[in-house]
Amino acid sequence: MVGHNMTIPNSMDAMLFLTDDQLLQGIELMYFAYKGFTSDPDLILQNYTYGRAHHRAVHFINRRKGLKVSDLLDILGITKQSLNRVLRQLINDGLVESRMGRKDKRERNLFLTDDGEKLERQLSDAQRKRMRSAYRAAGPDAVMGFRLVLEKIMDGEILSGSTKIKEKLT
Amino acid sequence: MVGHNMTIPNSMDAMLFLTDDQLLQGIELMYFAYKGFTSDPDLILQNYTYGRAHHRAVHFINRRKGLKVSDLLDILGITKQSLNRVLRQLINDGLVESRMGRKDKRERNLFLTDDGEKLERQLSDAQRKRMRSAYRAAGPDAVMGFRLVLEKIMDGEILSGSTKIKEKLT
DNA sequence: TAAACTATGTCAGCATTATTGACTTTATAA
DNA sequence: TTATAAAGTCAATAATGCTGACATAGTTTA
Repeated sequence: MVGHNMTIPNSMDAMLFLTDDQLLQGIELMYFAYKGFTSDPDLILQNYTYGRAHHRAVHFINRRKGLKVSDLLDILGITKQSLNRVLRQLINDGLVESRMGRKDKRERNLFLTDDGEKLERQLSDAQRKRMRSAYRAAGPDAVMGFRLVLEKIMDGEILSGSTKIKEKLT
Repeated sequence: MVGHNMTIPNSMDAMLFLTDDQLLQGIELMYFAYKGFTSDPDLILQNYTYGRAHHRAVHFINRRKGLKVSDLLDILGITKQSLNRVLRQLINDGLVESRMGRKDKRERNLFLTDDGEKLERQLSDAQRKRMRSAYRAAGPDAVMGFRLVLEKIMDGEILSGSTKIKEKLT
C-alpha cells in the first residue's frame, strides 16, 4: 500500500535522497540549523533593547549602503509600519542615518553611523564565526552544494514574491 | 590595510570560500531560504487559528509519536508556558491526544489524532514539495553538501544547549 | 497649474509567540 | 514523610508582525 504522500522512487539508487524520510530529515535540519544560525546574534542582542528585526535592518543597510526605505521593505518583506518602528529606534539611537534623496527628495537613503557599524560588526562577527567554522569543517564541495540547495529552496519564494529580491542578493 | 574582522587567506585557492563576503552571502542565503522554507506552511496556517508554533508541535509529535511533554520542550527550546498555550489549543481542538504515562503516571505522552494527522500531512506535503524540487534540481551531491554544512552550523548550538537534541534528531 | 499619485512617516488596535515569576496538583523517590 | 519531579495554570510583559486610517512632502500628469 502506498500512501498518497509517499514518493515512489523510479530508480531506487538515484531517488534515494528524495524519499519522504530524507525530506523530513532535511526539514528538521533546516529548523535546527536556523536556530543555531540566529542564536549567537540573539545572545548579543539581549544586551541591548534590540531584537532580530533590528539585526536584519542593520545587516541589509550595511550590505547595501544608501538603500532606500522601499528597498529595505522589499528585501525584508514586511509592512512599512513594522519596519518603521525598528528604523525609528535605530535612527533615534544614532545607529542609522536617514538622508534625503538627491534626485527624488521624497526618498530616504539609509546609512549606518559609526556606532551602527560597531553593532553590525559585533553581530556579524559572531554569525560569520559560526558560518566559517561550518564551512571549514564541511569543505568547499559541501559549501557549493549547500549554496545550490538553498538557492533552489528560495526560488519559488522569489517568483511568488518581489522579483527584485534576486537582483538585490547578488 | 586589513580590518580586524577580515579573513586572511593562507592559501588563496583553498580559502576562497571562506572570505567575509562569501560568508555574508551564505548568511543572506540562509535568511532568504528559511523564509521560503516556511512560506508554504504559513499560507496554509492562515486558514486556521494556528501559527508556526502549532506547526512545529504537530511536526515533532508526528515524528516522535508518544514523546513526553518534556521531550517536546527540549526539542523546541521554549518554556513550558509557551508550549502549554499551543498544546492546550491542539488538545482542545482534538488534534493532539495526551495520554498518561504508563510507567510514570506524571508523564504525558503526546499523539496526533486522525484530524491532527490530516493537518500534519497538509503542512508537510507543502513543505516537502518545495524541498523535493530543490533537492531534485540541485542533485544528490549538492544535497550531501547541504546536509553536511547544516549539521556543522547546528553543532555549536547543540553543544551549548540540550545535548539530547542530537539523539532526538536521528 | 491643479489633480493625482508616490514615498515616507505615524497613530491606534490587534495577533502570535516568546519571556519571567509564582503557584497547584499529582506522583515518584529518598 | 518529606523532598523532588512532571505537568499545568495565571498574570504580566516584550518583540514583531498585521490592518486601517491618515498626514506631509514631493513628483507627475492631464
